[in-house]
Amino acid sequence: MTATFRNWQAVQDEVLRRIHDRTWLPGDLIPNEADLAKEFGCARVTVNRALRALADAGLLDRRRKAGTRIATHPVRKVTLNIPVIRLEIEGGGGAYGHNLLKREHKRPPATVRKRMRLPPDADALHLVALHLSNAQPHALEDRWINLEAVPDAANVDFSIISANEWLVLNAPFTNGDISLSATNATRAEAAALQTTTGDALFKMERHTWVNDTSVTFVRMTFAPGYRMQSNI
Amino acid sequence: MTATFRNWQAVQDEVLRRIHDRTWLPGDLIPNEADLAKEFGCARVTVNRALRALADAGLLDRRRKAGTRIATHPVRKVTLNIPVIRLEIEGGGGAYGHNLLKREHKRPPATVRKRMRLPPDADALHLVALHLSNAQPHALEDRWINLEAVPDAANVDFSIISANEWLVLNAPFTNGDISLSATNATRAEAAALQTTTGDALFKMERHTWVNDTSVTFVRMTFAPGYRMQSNI
DNA sequence: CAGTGGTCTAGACCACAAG
DNA sequence: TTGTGGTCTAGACCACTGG
Repeated sequence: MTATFRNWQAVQDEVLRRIHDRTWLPGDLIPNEADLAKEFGCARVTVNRALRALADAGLLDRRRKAGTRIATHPVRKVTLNIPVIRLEIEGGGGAYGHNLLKREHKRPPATVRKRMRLPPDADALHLVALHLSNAQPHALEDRWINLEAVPDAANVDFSIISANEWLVLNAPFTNGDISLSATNATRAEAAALQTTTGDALFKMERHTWVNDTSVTFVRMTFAPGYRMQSNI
Repeated sequence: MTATFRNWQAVQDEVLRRIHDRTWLPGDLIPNEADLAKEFGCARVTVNRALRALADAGLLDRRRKAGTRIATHPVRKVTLNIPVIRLEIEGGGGAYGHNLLKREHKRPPATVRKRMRLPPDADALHLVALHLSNAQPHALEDRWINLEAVPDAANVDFSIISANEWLVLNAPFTNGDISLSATNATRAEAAALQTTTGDALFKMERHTWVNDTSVTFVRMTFAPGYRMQSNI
């Protein structure tokens, strides 16, 4: 050992270097924090921070008492940014617009009701909106809002501010799930997005909660050619 | 103020509670770490850890000197797990299998060459493989490997271990990018995946690097109905 | 310039889980 | 039982950046 590593990022880089070197192979047990701290000439907490970050990234497996191992199957974690659509479009240099196509207060269909865990007779607010980039269809939003969870939504004019954006500002959620898929455009989707029935469309379904009560369930269907990108 | 918060997760929960309460609104400046530490009855580092985690999640904006604000447009960060396909299938209770359909050593097409930033005359290893779940097509993998970066790959029998898995174990990368999209099945894709031309297919393109040299570029095309899911 | 977050240190105790 | 990572504390200095 020659160099010393004064901050957690330097420690992290050194560990990554050893993984790349194949000094440490997948499955290998590496020295414990105290020993590494001594070797690196820094405090144990510093090593801890570096290794914890690598474990969060999926490159290390750490268990109390069992120690730290190089992950045998580094589950790559990709963080996708799901921005407010307006900002996504404006960030790409486009002019944003949006049309509220439908607003109704009704009993949701069984599939939605079940997913949102609403009682059988519950009403919800249903919105359909089209997001535009430079006046071209960008994405179709089909959304259900649980007014029990967000009563204020009943009085908002969603033709002025999109539900997407209003909810971000006014209905922070505690947790949610997201699902990405590909589907062939239905006739209705094709009409709204000005494309052809059967075209492959990228679809994102999101469902958010405050603790155990459903807030909103939204299905975004993007115009053909849409890509979701990120770095690893 | 009544309670004290002894660990960073408790501090985090309290901050989240105040965001939900709308005690702190989007855009608000919140007290600095030292003050919060005093209020919460804990060390400043503990507050720091809690707020840093929330900032990583996109709920807070933090800047030195400017302080900490509730994010006005909480860019939701979703972490998708990209597991080794075999584990994904086996984790779902399926029996994994895979067929190597093509293996060739040739000059990649211009689009691939450009994306991998290979010199015009460079060769690369091209693999096409089908991943099976319970003997049904699950995903079609089309991969290019830069042998300059991973010379050992030339001697591996990828009909025994999938390239997907071999590379994970033998070619750790430093960075990469990923792109998700939806496309209509070409005739070749439909044939391989035993589906119909034009079906909407979920597609993932990944490109990985070791520093500035390209390691591999892969396009995974999933059988119809595939969903990528995650929590927020 | 001065206030804020970012980080380091040394020492301590705790929680978990392997043997 | 005991070794490991997980975390807390108090105090300190640093880096960045707003005013």
